[in-house]
Amino acid sequence: MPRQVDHDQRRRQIAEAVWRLATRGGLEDVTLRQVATEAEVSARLLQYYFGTRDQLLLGALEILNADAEQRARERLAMLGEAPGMHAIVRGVLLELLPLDEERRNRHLVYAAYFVRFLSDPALAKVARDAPHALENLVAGLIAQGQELGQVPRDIDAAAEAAFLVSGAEGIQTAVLLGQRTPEEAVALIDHQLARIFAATTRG
Amino acid sequence: MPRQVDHDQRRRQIAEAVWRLATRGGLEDVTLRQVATEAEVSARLLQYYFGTRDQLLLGALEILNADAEQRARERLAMLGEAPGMHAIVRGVLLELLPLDEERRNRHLVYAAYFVRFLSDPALAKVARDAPHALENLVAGLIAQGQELGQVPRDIDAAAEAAFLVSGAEGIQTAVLLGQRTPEEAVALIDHQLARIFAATTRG
DNA sequence: TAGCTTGTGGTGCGATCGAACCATAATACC
DNA sequence: GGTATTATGGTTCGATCGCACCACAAGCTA
Repeated sequence: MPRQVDHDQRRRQIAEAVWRLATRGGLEDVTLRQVATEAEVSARLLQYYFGTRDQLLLGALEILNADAEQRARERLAMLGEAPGMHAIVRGVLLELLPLDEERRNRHLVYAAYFVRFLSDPALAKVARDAPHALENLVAGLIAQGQELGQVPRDIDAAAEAAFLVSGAEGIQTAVLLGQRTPEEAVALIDHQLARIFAATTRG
Repeated sequence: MPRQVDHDQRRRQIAEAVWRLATRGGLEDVTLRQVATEAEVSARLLQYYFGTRDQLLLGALEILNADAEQRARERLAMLGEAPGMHAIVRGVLLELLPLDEERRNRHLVYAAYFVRFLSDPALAKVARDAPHALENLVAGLIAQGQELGQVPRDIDAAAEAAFLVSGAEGIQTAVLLGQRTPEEAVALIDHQLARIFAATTRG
């Protein structure tokens, strides 16, 4: 038989169909038949590559997460070598915003899964780790900024990092709902960063 | 026939069943049969009181919103007469946090509806107004605080209000996912408020 | 008392759901 | 060149879906 096919690519093709459907109508629109049609494969193939529906939802989420991580890494790498703390933190936070179609859709998929994260342990595990890691990363960068004199000493790095990450996530929601433009979102982030990365140390 | 029944109460009884199911398993678990069972009424009654499934989802959301608004008003009134700007802003922001079972469930219901807000105009209309009103309220309170000398003049009231509200919403998500305790959430809010409502004006 | 209106239960229909089953073409391995 | 394995399509089954329809009891109106 055709061993020619790339298993991962097939799974990705199907996962993307899941994302599109979830983005449009929530998980209740992610039926095996609809996914098969959207992915332009037979319903049988879904079972072959993913098994049951729950496994399909889980698998599609895992692929989404892997994508997000890699893209974030790429974007950070694009900042060039030896970027300032300010620029790195900014890059991390902007990554959370739905600034392009790709990130927008990604966050919509997360939104569609959200309630499941609370009841399905398998899904929860996949989605639980990222935010804390981000927060610690930002906190560490701010602390480094303090040692470099780019950030006032009286700033609470951990508390500010937590609020920055949470703020970015909240803004993300507002942008998705059309309550705020992407430009406004970036401006809000920059306003807070300007406060924290005050060039003139005063503390 | 039995006019004795209170229409609104019946609708509420059914709406609460919708909330519980949506909270547990998302909108895909909100089927007419399941809602009927959960509300302990016949499936036929759902149709009588709400009509189609879409109308049921819309109606249940409207009731939830009305509840949220009233409870928020009550809680703000409990602050006593002539509370300080700081206390009012704090009350508004804390209202966004899932600090008790009621608010937690409410936000979970919103989460379950989220993706629908983007595609269903009727739902979107119901959920679109609140955040902006909140933001303007907070911005106004901060501006008042500036005139009273409770807030430094160099604070950008609008930008800070927007970030506070978004931050509270983001923190809410983290609390729901168990990534942060309610106590930590309140502490984060208070940390930002302490910065903005700095007793000693320095700007 | 007759009849209309409102609230309630039950039931049925066509569509669709997730999942299993059966068939088979293509190829790698020996 | 056989043969086991991998990839794919098609089909079917029992359950459940949303929703419409029918029946009827309980009150109000006349």
